[in-house]
Amino acid sequence: MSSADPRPRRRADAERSITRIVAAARDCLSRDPDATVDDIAKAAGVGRMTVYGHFRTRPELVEAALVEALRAGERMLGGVDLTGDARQAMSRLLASSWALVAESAALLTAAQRVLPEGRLRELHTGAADRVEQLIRRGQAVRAFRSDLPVTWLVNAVQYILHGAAEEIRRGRLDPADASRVVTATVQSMLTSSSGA
Amino acid sequence: MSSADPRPRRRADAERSITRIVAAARDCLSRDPDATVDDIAKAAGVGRMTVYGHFRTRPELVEAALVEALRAGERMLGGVDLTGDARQAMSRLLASSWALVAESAALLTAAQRVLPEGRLRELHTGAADRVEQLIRRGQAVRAFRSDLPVTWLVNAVQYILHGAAEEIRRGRLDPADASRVVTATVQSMLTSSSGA
DNA sequence: GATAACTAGTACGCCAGTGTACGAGTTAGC
DNA sequence: GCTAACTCGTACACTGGCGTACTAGTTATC
Repeated sequence: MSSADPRPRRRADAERSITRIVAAARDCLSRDPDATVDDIAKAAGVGRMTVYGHFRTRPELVEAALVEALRAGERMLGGVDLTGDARQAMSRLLASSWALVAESAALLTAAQRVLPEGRLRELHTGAADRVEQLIRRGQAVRAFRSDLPVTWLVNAVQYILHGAAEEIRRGRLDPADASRVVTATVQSMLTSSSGA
Repeated sequence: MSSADPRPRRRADAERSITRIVAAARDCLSRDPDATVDDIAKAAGVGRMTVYGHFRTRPELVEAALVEALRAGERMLGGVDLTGDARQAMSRLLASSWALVAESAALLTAAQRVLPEGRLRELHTGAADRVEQLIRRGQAVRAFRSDLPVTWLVNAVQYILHGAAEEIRRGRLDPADASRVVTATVQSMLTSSSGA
């Protein structure tokens, strides 16, 4: 279920245009979650029919774009050092995650709309697991609170990240300040305000 | 711009069906943000045409539903005591707000999709202002952090509330626990985790 | 009880976006 | 350089929801 393509043999040019289409999809959907298949085709410099030649339906294309974005994210997040002080590790993780989320917030929205319930989460487990593990580790050392469900904390972090992206989009948050704001918010969220 | 109806004279039965339609709209949209005009009409026990007799377009109907929901919210929130200890006041405010948000989360989403950018915010200022004022007061007394923009804090609270509603909808958060979780999360968010 | 307001059904035009069909041109790969 | 794969345009069917038109029946309200 990794990179085993359903169609074993494909011509090089096909491969190339698929790449371009997926890239375009990522790009368009990251700006407008309702981007049309036609929009994406145009952005890829390709006919709409070509798109349908490789992706049966729009949802399928959205999923491909998402998977690609997640893969890129994994690559980036994989390099983050999660050892050592839990809070500092969280800061590092957030610093890296933030850019990714900010960039792909709309894409996430798109996926949420067309993918079957739960599918997104399924694809997204990698990132979520990373956060969850770190939180658990932090809890064990009393660096993070334990009075709230871990699931909630993990998702709350997501909501904050997503929210910050939204705020920027609406011009209510200074992009230059965002990373700091997000980190500060999350850190305190993970700390009980009235004792551990 | 308050309750000055554009049409001065209306028959009693018309008034009644408008009420029923708006109520139905609130109800339907609170469950499915994509609810159709027809769905709403059916739920109101009324023909689709009757709906169009009172609301020119779907967005107009959505707005009416939203306004009604907000009015109900105002009524409830107006009774909350915001004096005294800022943190306790915030807890009280959250306890009341929570139920409202949980109930109308989907309606908010619907509004966000069809209303022109910013319109929602415009209608929603009442609630936002209340939170903002309270936060400012809390900051003045060093009860709340001052290292982050107030605007952000206010909106972050919204995102958390909205997120919690989503989590419940997906069965990932126990509704009975939600109020406590939300309150705890927000309270710590409003407190700097490394000194005021 | 006359009148205007309201309800409501059916039928329609419209629109945008999806996905299909066909067919002609182009290009990679052996 | 032959063949199969690929590209891509035009055209079209389909869908679902919106909003309009017309018409007939009902019901407040004076």
